[in-house]
Amino acid sequence: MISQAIEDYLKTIYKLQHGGTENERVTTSVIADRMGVAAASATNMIKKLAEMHLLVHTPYQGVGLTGAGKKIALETIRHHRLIELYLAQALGYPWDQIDAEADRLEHAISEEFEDRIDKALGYPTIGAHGEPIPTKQGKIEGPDYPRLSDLETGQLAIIRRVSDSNPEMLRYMDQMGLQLGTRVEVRKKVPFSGPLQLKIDADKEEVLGLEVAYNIFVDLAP
Amino acid sequence: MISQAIEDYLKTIYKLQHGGTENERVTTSVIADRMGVAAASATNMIKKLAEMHLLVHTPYQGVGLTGAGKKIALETIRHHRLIELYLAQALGYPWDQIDAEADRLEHAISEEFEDRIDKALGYPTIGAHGEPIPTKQGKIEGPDYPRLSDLETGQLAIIRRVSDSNPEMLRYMDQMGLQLGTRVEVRKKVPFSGPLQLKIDADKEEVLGLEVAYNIFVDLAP
DNA sequence: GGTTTAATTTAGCCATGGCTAAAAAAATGT
DNA sequence: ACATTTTTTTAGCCATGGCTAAATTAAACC
Repeated sequence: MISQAIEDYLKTIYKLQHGGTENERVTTSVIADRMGVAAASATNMIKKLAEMHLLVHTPYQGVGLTGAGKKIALETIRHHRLIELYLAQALGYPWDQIDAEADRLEHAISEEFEDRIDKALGYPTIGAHGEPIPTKQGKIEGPDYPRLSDLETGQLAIIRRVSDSNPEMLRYMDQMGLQLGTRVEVRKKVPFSGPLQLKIDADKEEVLGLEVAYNIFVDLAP
Repeated sequence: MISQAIEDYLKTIYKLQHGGTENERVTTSVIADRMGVAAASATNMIKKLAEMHLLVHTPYQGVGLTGAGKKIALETIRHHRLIELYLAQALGYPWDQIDAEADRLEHAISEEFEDRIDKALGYPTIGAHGEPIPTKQGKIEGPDYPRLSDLETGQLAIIRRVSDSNPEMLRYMDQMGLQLGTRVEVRKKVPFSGPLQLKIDADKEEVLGLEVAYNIFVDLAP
C-alpha cells in the first residue's frame, strides 16, 4: 500500500531531482534533511521504496525515481498544488499558509475531490506560487525562469514564480509588494553578493536581500 | 498526542452513547464492530484511552466518555459535519458520497480551515443529513425527531434528518424523492413490520420498506 | 598513498495500532 | 446450582516508521 509517508518521500525526492540545480545527486542525507528525519530513517525508507520498485538505489551514491515512483510523486504534487490554489482562491487563504495546510490535505483527498476542485478552479495549469501543476496524466511542464538574483542592473522583469518553502519569506514578499505578476526593475546590483536595489511596480524603490531574490523567478521583459 | 485512531474511536463511542436508543451500554464488542476491528484491538485502545483520561472503563461493563473525551469527539464530529456540508454545497457532491470523504478529511484540517468553511457556509447549525453541528465550544443540540417508521396511518410529516451510515440507502432515498424537507404522508401501514405506503410531496405514491423508514427522522406536521 | 573526516548503512530499540489464540469473566440455559 | 455459551481480556505476534549508536564506505586532506 502507498502510505502517507511514502507519498511524502517520493514527492521530496522528485523535487530534489528536478527542482534544484541540475545533475545533483539525490543522496540519503539530502532526503533526510528535507524530510526532517534522521539519516538512518531515510535509509530505511529508501530501501523499502527500492524493494517496491518506486526508485533505484545505488548504495552510497543516491537514488533516482522509476516511472512508477515518478507517477506517484506527480500525483501527490498535483494534489498539493490544486489544494493550495483552491485554498487561496476559494477560501481566501494568504499564500504563506497554504503549503502547510496542503501538506496534510494532499494525502486525504479522493480522485473525486481532485476532479471537483480542478473543475471549480477552471482546470488551472499554474499553482498559487507560480509552479506548474502536473496533469492528471502525469505530465508537467513549465518555463525555466531565471532567478531575480541573476539579473543585471537595468533589467526589467515580471515575477512569475516564487519558492514556497519559507512562509516567513512569503509574508515578507507580500509586505514588499512582491507578488506574481509584479513588475520589477533592477536599479542597482551591489557586487559580491550584496543586496539589490529594486523598483517595484513603477511605484516604490526598495532594497532586497539576495536570499529573497534567489527565491523569486522572473520573466524577462523585452 | 491525539492520533487519527483516537479521534475515530472517540467519535464512534460518542455516537454510540448518544445516537442510539438511550441507556444502552457501550461495550467493547459494539465499539469493535462499529470500528471494523477485532475485539482485542478495541480493548487495547480502550485501555489506552482510559489511561489518557478520555473515557472511564469499567472492565466487562463498558465505557463512558469523560469531559475531555467528549470534547475531542465533538470537535471531530464538528469537523466531519462542516466538511460534509461544504462538500455538498460548495463542491456539488451528492449526499451519499460526503461521509466517506469527510471521514478522511476530518483528521487533516486545521482550525483555520474549519473557521473558513464555517464562514463560507454562513455558520450553519444543521448538517447535510440534518444532524446538528456541534459548536466550536462543544455544545450540541437538536430536536429529537421521531422515526418515519414510528408514524401511524394518516400522519403527515416533513423529513428533517436521515441516517448517513449507508450510502446505498441514501441513493435509494434520492431515487424515491426523499430528501430533507420532503413532505410525506403515511397512507397505510402494514402491520407486523410490513412496509409503509407513502405519499411523497403530494406527488407520487410509493411503498417504502421499514428499514429505510427507520433511518428517516421527521417533523410531525400539525 | 595513507589518514582523517564525512556520509551512509546496519543493528537494535521504541510507539502505534492492528491481528490471532488462549484464558478469564459474565451471561444464559436447564 | 451448575454447565454451556458469549463476551472480554490477556498474551504475544506483526508492520510501519521513527530513533540512537556503532560499523562501514567514500571523500577529502596532507
